[in-house]
Amino acid sequence: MPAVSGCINMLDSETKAVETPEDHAEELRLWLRLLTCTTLIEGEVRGRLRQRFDVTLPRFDLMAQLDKAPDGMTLSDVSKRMMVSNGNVTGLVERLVESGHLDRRTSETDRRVQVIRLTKLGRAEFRRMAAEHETWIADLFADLTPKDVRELMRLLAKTKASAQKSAARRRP
Amino acid sequence: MPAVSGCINMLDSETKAVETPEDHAEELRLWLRLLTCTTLIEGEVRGRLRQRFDVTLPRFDLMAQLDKAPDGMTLSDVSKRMMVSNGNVTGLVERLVESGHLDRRTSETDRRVQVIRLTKLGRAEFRRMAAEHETWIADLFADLTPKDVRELMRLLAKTKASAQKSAARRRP
DNA sequence: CCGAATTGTTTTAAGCATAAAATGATTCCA
DNA sequence: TGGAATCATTTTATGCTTAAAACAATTCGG
Repeated sequence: MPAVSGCINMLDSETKAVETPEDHAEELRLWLRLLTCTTLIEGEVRGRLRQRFDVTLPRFDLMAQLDKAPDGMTLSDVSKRMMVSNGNVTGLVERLVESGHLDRRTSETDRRVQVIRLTKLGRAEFRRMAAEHETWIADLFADLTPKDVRELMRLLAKTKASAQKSAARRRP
Repeated sequence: MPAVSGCINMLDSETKAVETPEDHAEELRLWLRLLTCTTLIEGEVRGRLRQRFDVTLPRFDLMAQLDKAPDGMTLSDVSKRMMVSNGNVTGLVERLVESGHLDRRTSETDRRVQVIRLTKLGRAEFRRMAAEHETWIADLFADLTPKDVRELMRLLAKTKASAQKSAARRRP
């Protein structure tokens, strides 16, 4: 590297930050680490759900959404909440209705809309799974102090906001 | 709630922390937030890869692993690194060999082993994609200060270690 | 040596996931 | 009022993903 450009960079770095054309290696590493953590935990939860309850993670997630909505949700709501495609929800719901965990009916007021709810069976099974699930999560995060947890919550909130802003820039 | 048990809990909370039989709501919220962040960013990256380069995220991830290993990797290595199942890699590799991005050969010394490498085409295309990919990530994390990034890195490292420990407890 | 584990990969069956196009219902507004 | 736009969902085509079983090659221990 020519000495001159090195100097320019050094001067820049005093005023603002390192400003080499592209120095985003740190963010990239952060993203990979975030992804690793999530994949690790998700895999662990998936395996335990399968072993203990013979249920898949997507099914569990869907039931978790419905457990929070006693009056039911539309498929679109579910799709937005779970951040998955519409078509995905259609199939997932189909299987859970089939197995008796979900009740599905067409809205009275808008015949485009399908409203789904947990059945009695579905709610009972979900509650049973959720109780144990919570202990798994607690165990997976066991080495974090309460302060760590608070700090992570704060930083991830900031991360989420940043990512949403960036996404919105591309699709306004 | 009876007043007595309320008092007991309050006393406990002074010495150590709230110790109701199960109070893991914070960890649960943290997990959901972590998952949300990852899903959000992953979806954004997936969409941009598809739009700009007509490539899927798993293909990109596999090529990223191989770019770091000029001498190639075995399928098992790839599978461990990517934290996906063996069978998954088999199919992924098949399609990338088919499209001319990967070269695959049986190891000279162990005929069970398949060694895969990026082809010239594969490497060139990956480099092109990776450069742009890095700017997307930088943009997605743009609102985090360098200090935020460092702090997140540290806390996620701790999280990863905690989760690995917990996973190891179940499968020693 | 040789059979029993182990290791690396593939196959199988089922389910999950996406994007894009299609379908059907509602709303908007000229 | 009637057509266009929008909205909710489903369908289609393709690809990803997993767990478990099957297969094949190697290593290990007696």
